Amino acid sequence: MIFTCSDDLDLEKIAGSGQCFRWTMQDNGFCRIIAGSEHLHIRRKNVSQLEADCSKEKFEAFWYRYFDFQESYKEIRKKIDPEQDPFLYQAAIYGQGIRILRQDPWEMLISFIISQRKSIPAIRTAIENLCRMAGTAIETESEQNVLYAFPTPEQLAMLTAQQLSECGLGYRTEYVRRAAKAAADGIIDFDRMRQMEDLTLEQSLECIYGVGTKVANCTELFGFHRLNSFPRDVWINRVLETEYPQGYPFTAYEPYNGVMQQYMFYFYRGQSGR
DNA sequence: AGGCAGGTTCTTA
DNA sequence: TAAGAACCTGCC
Repeated sequence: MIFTCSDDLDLEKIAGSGQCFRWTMQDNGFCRIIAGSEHLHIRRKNVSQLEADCSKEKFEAFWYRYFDFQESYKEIRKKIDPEQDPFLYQAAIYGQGIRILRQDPWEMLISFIISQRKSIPAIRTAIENLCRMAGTAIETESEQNVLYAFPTPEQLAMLTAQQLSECGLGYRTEYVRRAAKAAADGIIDFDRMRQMEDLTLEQSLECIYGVGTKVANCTELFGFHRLNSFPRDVWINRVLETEYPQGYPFTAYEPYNGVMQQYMFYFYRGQSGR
């Protein structure tokens, strides 16, 4: 199907924004997205239109929400005053087209547990290994290329520590193993967590072994769509130190601090050559 | 070849 | 409560 997109959407920028690890820019110009047990090939056709290999019904039922099209990122960016905050203004221009996807909380929790002290390519590899090891095959693109869904808590909980370790998880093996078991047992209850206030949600996430402030914040922002959550990684800390020595104006950007974080992250990494 | 990587936990004072 | 060490291993 072909559809019109009037708000910001830049597939390449989102693919490189560090919020998703199963987006692949293909040689044919399409971006392949695997989300949970869904997948999509999508590309920009022209300035106002996108092309995707799914039905209108499927797009409306799943992908419209996934891309967060009900939110206007143009409007959010209007909160930035170029006089007051020239750095963020510049970062937002550079990052125009980034959106905060509505991804699955479970997938985000595990992905960001894995992310600690790993480079982005290494994170992607580890996640693909996990999906191949435990996930359900969802489609065969070619004889060699089978796509796998992200494993369910039950599927992950069934793996042995040995199998998890073979996915390249290193010392995160035990974190993933325990999170999978807790989720499979219902001790981690994502439906209940959806109902929680931001602060309560954060506290619940940080109770999980292997989950500290950073991983909790990423899970909140990318998995629970808490747009005010502001993950602080090494890059963002550098930004705050160099660009905002007198303090960053969090209150000015509520409740969208997480969106601004994405602009700054993407801009700063782009500037410093990866 | 060898250091470093989107953090968290554990230990020690 | 705060600072420092230890942790696995794939990547560049």
